[in-house]
Amino acid sequence: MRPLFHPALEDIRPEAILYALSDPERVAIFSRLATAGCGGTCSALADLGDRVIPKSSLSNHFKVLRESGLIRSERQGVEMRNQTRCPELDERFPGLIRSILTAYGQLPQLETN
Amino acid sequence: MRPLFHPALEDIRPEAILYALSDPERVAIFSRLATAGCGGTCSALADLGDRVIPKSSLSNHFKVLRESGLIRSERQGVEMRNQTRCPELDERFPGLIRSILTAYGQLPQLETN
DNA sequence: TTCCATAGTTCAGAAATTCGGAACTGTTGA
DNA sequence: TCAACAGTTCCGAATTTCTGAACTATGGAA
Repeated sequence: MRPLFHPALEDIRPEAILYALSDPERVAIFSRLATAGCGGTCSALADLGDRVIPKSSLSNHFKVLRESGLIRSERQGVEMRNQTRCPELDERFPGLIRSILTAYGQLPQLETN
Repeated sequence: MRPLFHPALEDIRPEAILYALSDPERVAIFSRLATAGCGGTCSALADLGDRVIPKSSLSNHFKVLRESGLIRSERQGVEMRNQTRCPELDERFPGLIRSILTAYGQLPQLETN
């Protein structure tokens, strides 16, 4: 298993952030991570209600989120703990993450999440 | 030539916006459109300095921007006039476009919206 | 009208990317 | 040592992107 790559704050690219958050499944995962109250493990975030994401796809979603700089992943025992990098990100791109999540929040089908 | 499709304001999806703006070439085009003083035609926006975008690619970029709801395109004689939908967009997704352009470091003098 | 130039779109095939089942790795506990 | 579990990697199929070439649309000139 390769070591997980996390970009340094200054290497985080806006296009990677936007690309990562242009997928509603990744946004759902990320926003659940951002709003706490969730374990942060992959499997805890796999169930979107309407469908269960295959675990290879889920693993890839986390990789995209991680390598874009949106989250940090850290192995803890048998599972992986994920957390957002929101505080850092907001320093580098003020208001960006919030306005994106707000934009998605205005959609009816996401309001129940 | 098919009629150009423009989504109604309420049909604009955040994932389409983020996807469209996850490509630096499209961002460059869009931000130059958002900046006053540019003709707004496709060919006027083709030259990015470091490379000239092939016109079929350019046409596709405009299609992505248009169908995501970021711009309006209107035929005027032999050429196409493009303009951003920033004022509408800011009403639907407050602060989103501005924070994205700021993140890219290309914050233009946005048309006062 | 007919011809030409210009602006942009559409087509089509190659290249690149995404998706997801199956196999694999790493960890814990028995 | 073995089994169970969490997640990753592999790889082939499906989808998407890219761009040169062909095409459409408009306006101007003769």
